[in-house]
Amino acid sequence: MRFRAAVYALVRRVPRGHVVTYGQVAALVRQPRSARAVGAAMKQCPEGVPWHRVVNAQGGISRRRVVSGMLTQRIRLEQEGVRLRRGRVPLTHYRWEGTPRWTSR
DNA sequence: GACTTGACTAGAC
DNA sequence: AGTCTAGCCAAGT
Repeated sequence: MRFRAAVYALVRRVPRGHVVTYGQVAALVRQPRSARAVGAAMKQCPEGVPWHRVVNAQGGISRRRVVSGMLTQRIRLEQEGVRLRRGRVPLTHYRWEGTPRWTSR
């Protein structure tokens, strides 16, 4: 499961108060076509992984089985100082560019 | 190992 | 700007 490990390692680097999109995470781990897989990996994210800093390409919080999860994500982001505009994160302000992963794979 | 599932996306209306 | 559609692909069955 090298993929998931790379995803978690990457997400752990996202600074407080910043966010990244699923597609971005996929690209950063050198697998630009695996955005959906990133979402799947997030379902199981281990402790210590700031999963709430991962949002969809529109800066919104993606739907999931447990709706409460969406709320907690929004709350966590706000607690870090990320302000939502019209229900979404202004990616132009909070997006973390990140750095390509040299890692493992 | 074949088949189904989406915390996804870009593109077309 | 909101909806649909078609590719995608790691994970889970």
